Amino acid sequence: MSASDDHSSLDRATDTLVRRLSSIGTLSQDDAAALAELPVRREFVQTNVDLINQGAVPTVSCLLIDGFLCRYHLLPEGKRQILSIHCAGEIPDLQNLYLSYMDHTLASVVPSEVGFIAHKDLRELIRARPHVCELLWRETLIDAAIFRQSIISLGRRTARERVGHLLCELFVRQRVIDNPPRNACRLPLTQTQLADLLGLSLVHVNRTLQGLRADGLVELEGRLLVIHDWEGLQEVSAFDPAYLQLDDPV
Amino acid sequence: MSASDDHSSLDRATDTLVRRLSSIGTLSQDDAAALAELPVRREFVQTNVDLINQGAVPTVSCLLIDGFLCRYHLLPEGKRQILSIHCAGEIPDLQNLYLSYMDHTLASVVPSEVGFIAHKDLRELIRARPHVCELLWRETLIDAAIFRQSIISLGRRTARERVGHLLCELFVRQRVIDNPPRNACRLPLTQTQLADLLGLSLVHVNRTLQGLRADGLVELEGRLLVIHDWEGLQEVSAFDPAYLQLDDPV
DNA sequence: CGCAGATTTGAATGCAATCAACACTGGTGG
DNA sequence: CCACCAGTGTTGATTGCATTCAAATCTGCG
Repeated sequence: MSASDDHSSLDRATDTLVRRLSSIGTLSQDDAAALAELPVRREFVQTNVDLINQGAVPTVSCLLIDGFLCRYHLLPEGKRQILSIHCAGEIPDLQNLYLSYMDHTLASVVPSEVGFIAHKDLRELIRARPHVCELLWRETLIDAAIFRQSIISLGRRTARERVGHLLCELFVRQRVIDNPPRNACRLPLTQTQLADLLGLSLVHVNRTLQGLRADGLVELEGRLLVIHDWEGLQEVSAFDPAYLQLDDPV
Repeated sequence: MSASDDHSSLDRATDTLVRRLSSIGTLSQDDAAALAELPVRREFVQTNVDLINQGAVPTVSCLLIDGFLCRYHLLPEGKRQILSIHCAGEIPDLQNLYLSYMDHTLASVVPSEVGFIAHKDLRELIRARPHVCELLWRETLIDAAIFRQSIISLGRRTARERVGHLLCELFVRQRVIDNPPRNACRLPLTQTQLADLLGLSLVHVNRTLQGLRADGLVELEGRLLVIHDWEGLQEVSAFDPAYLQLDDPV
């Protein structure tokens, strides 16, 4: 199932790719080697840097080596909706591989290391390697499953449930990649960003978080989320990690 | 851009596939012929029939030949969220091709004709035909783009904007497939279903629709949506069809 | 120290949900 | 043929969750 023996020969960018794809399926030595051949342009970015802009015609996909990214859409009146956030090791930007118009912006939320891969190269590899194709496709479908959970949250969950669900999801998603402490994970979003992600107001996010803390479910120290009552937190939003399609959910 | 010359030799199921894929890209004679070889199990279903259930392990994908389908998720407390609706000619159910767990239910919303294709057959075809692979993948990515618009609606648009946006989208999406009258399209959803789709209450959907009618933007006769002021309706929600990726097939 | 961004708190407002009837439709069976 | 019923659409009144407005800390940082 998940990671990873000796990718020591690989650089960090393709190592990220290989590990991620290994976590959602089986990757052969050959395929891994082919992935390592991909030309990747690596780049470090600061906080809140737009990487690919809404309205653009994308020619590259972005893979996240370290840090956190988000996708967001700006509405004419200036309001914004964050569509998803992505943690280190994920490949957030396959969504545009076969689309010719960016309906959203891809941006960093903390200082991050990213890798850009030309669509041309990616498509070539996909044509040549059916199994890599399947894994990458699967990655985009899992992405879509996460979108669906957002729809459910925004449509039919209360503020408390939304926040609880998000915290659960972030915790589980980060455990796949890193190997963090059993009861904590990073939460790099400001309350303003949480508000834009959860379709709530800043003030209400603040009060909802206070509620969860008051009930002894979680603690927030700086950018760290400490979970005191995992069972309880799951119950808040009836969180079920099955939609993440992990072989070994926490 | 779209369809289609003589698919007279094809049956309705594969004809649907060919037309849809032709509308989002270029399909060679060879590829079309290969699609026609796919074993499809056709079926007629009544209203509100669940085709593939939440929690199941999917082994087939469902293609919609005629009618309307929706995907929905049931929450523990009995609330439900409709994730998307699909009109005739679309292939709603590629989302599960490389997933092993259904996080939602696929169901009919009106009497419909559907076709089931085994994942096994589909995957085989995809391996053999890179261009078919690309077009089908693109289809799932467009699906995801529609999900993103739902997130934006539910998160940051008012009830009036949500309803307006949905009406615009349905109108445009139906024009791709059918060739309906310039100013009307089908709207087969009850107000209860609209509520579950838009994350609103039944009562509020009713009043919002009345508002749009009172402003002379639309008219609703039975299951038919007549648009009196297309420009105005677009303005209501700042609708921009670019995310549907229609003008510029790969 | 000063300043910008982030978090917190209080008070007022409002959009949409909820509760409760009533009217209209089509289908079914006595 | 009509009574009945379930599903749909409509309307009014009330409630409440979340927003908005406003301002006060707190924090990191140049």
